[in-house]
Amino acid sequence: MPVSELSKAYEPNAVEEKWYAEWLAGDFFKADPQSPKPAYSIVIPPPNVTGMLTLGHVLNITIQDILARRARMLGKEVLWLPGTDHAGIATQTVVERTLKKQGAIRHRDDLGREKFLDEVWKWKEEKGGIIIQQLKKLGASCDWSRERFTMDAEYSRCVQQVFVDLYKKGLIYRGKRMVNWCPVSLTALSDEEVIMKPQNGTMYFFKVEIAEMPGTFLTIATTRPETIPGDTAVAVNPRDERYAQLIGKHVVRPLPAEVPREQRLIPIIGDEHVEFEFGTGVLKVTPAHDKADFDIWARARRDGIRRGIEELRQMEPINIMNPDGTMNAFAGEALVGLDRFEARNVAADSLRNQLRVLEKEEPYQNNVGYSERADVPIEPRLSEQWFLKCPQVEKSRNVVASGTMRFYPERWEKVYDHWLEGIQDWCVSRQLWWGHQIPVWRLHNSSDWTTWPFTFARDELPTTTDLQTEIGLEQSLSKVAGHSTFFQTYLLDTDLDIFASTTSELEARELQNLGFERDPDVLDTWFSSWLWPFATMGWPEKTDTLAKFYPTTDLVTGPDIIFFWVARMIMAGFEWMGEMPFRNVYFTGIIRDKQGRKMSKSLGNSPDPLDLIAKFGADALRFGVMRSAPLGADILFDEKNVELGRNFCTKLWNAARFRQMQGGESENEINAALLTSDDKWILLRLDAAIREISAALDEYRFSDAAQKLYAFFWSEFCDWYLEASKAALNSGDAPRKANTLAVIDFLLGHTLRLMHPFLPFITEELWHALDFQRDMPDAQGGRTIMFAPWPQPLGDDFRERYALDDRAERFAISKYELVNQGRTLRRNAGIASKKRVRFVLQPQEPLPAHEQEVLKILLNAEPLEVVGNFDAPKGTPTAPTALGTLFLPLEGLVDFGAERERLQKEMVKIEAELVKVRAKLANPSFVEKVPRAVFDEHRQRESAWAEKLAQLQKLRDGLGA
RNA sequence: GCACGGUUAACUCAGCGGUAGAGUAGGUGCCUUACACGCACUUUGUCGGGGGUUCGAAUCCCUCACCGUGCACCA
Repeated sequence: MPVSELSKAYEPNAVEEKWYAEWLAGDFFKADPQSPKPAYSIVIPPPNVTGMLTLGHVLNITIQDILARRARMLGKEVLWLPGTDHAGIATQTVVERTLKKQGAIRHRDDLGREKFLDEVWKWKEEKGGIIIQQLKKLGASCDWSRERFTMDAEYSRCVQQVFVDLYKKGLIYRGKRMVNWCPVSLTALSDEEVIMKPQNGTMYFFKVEIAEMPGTFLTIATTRPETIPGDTAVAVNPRDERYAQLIGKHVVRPLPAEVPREQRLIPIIGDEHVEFEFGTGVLKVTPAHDKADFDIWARARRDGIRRGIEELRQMEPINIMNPDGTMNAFAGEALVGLDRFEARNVAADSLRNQLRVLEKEEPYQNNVGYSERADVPIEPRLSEQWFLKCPQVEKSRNVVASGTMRFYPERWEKVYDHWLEGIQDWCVSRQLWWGHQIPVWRLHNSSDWTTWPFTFARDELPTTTDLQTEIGLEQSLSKVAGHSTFFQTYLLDTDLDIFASTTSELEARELQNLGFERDPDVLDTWFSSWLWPFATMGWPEKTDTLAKFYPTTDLVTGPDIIFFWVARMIMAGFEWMGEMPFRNVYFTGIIRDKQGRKMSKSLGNSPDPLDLIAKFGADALRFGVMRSAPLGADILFDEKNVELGRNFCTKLWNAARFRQMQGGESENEINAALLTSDDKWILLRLDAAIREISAALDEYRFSDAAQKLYAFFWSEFCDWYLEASKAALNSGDAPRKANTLAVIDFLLGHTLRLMHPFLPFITEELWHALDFQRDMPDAQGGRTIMFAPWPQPLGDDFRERYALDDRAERFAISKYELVNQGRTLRRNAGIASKKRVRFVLQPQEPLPAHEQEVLKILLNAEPLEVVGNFDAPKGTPTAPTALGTLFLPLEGLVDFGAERERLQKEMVKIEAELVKVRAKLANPSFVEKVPRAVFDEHRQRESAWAEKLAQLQKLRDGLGA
């Protein structure tokens, strides 16, 4: 059977390269929508196009590859659709930083939008393929012919169409609101991109004079004294008896100090949201720089309008900061131009030393929102942005809550549900250049972007007639209409749609020529990612691919993007496909270092997966990571795990070499009549392994499956079965030898298939080297193990045909127990394991010659005397076992003390167990209430131990005192 | 503050109502003709604390402590 002789050591890198090329050449990863096979599909979470492979990717990709490969073996038509994400902020930041470092620019404005974007595209062309190549090194079996990028022309078209669609439905609107502003990236962010971090700061207590009551002061507590110039009111709780009577009066705002006093008078207003207990119960209201203050301001203003209080109606937020977080002129002479944190100290200082109104300062810890990307505190900022009222929220909640879509592990369902329950409108516009430019147009110079023509309340919108008269719109539109059918669809639809249009680059240029100007902002990256499951399959066309593979089967991703991505894909799936995008979501853990810290560049604790592949092989890396990645838990990465994976591959390799060195044909049928107890035992263990591994994979318990594979193959197959098989292989009994080889081949053939999803390369290599492909049909393992059928549990007919009964299994187990005992005796007597030594066995029942041979090998006994009755010399190390009594006669070498000690130790253990079980049996309520089977089991246990104890006692007594 | 997860051998974790387990690490001996990336033997546990339910609890309930994560957040 051996086709080519296996080299002494496994060399993963050459083998991996060879087989990956073969798989690609054979088009084995390609998905055929016309296939009659049932579909299995999975879309890759698209990595950042300029990203590099991390261990997080290794985990994520390996899981998907395992799912895809197993699905192929289960006879499914598999689509694993790959691609990359343009990753707006991340990519733009990287390119900008690089250009700055090269000295090419100081700021992106130096280049201008178009040239800067050229640079980003250049960068993308250079780096964009890298991560894809890295995924291939890992063995990812994606259909590369379908690779997509979120800024492909067709994909962009989808994004625009979706925007216009939502706009038409009234779900997208432009509004002036408090947004999370990143002063470094200079863009608005969504709530999800803000992470709260505890921060040590200072609470400043300063007093302000009540204008109407000279000499009377209120004390205000704040952490941000630099925003005092932006205060437009002071709020107290109207139910707070200390302050309620002051509502309607005014205080003198201390800053900016140079402004005349009368211009610094701000009203005291009442608001239920002010807490009595916190600080002094008096809150400064800075509506332009704090979300909560903005709401208080809005309520006060509404109240003013309702009650006709002119002062409140006219109260306007004062913006005292520039977009980059420095203070502007409204902040006053002392602060203007300073960075916000510097300004804080300066403001505090002037309260303290110049104005002398600072009463006290206390160290204070509060939570501050940080920009996820730039890692600086975000600045709440009043700004005009595009918002989306998320569609299909109820359906999206329900599909998960009802269990129609399953999350693994389940507990993420609650997190997901909770988020959807309190979902806020999504700020989708970003002040960046890299991304999908918002498909909204206006007439050039017709007005200012920030105010025209969109306001959020529908009734405030200008009418079509207004617009037509105001800006001559009709005239321009008629010009547009003649140019493109595409515009007609979206531009001339209704009076409101005139501003939103899907446009190709060419069309955009035409619009520009006609005097239209496009919104310069781009869309949040996730506004394109949320379409990934169907936009990659040809939507909005009704493609074969969509028909066959949508909804997808599994999604594998990290829980950190459950809101960013998973939830939104579900909403999008319902909105445009009318169906959920995937049936199951598997959330991986986060990879940490072995001390439990997150992987990070600055800590230098994040190994390069490619180095690991070069050192240990891709299979080793995959196996090592999967074996230590339990469902739902974080993974503490340790290179030791990869080493273990490598060792496992080597073990597999050597077992295959062992098989190959025996020669002989692999086509032999197993002959039931010649099966030994070891054969039967290992077949039953294989059956159990198939069941357990299949069940584990069905439930996404990958580490359980990997551990079972490891334990089964190493301990059961190699350590016990292959060792025992040497008795037959060395026996010179040709039929027996052939039969043993048939069993070994059966085991290897099944084991390789069970391993293949985890270890694709080495299993493919051995599949061919051991010639397993020979008798398989082309489509089922003849060309590649990838399509070999997934092993099924051995059926009843199989068990019957090969007489795989409990009796043989129990005998084998007893035999291995006996071997363990014998090895312990040998070890205890200080005999080296390689030294052949005389054992004597006094069996319970006659032992077949073959079994004697097996025992001889496993015990490394020479000779093994099997006798009816052995009169052991006093003190001979002796082990009573189920198969009989085993002696290790040591002529003249007996160490009575050591042997007594060994027996004593064993007896102590057994006595302890006996005490426990007897206490239970002596308990009347135990006897009364316990189920019969449990009771019997306890009785059996008791008598077994008692017997064993008696035997040991006898042995010990035989040694004398 | 609310919610979720965790606390089991030196480390990482499994077990989730009926005799405490695995891998790694440690110890000892072996380069035994598939494999030293190996083989054999072997040590180690108040299963976080307290209370309850039960004949019986690592396992179920309550409570406390600590660790982690998510959400909310008050100046």
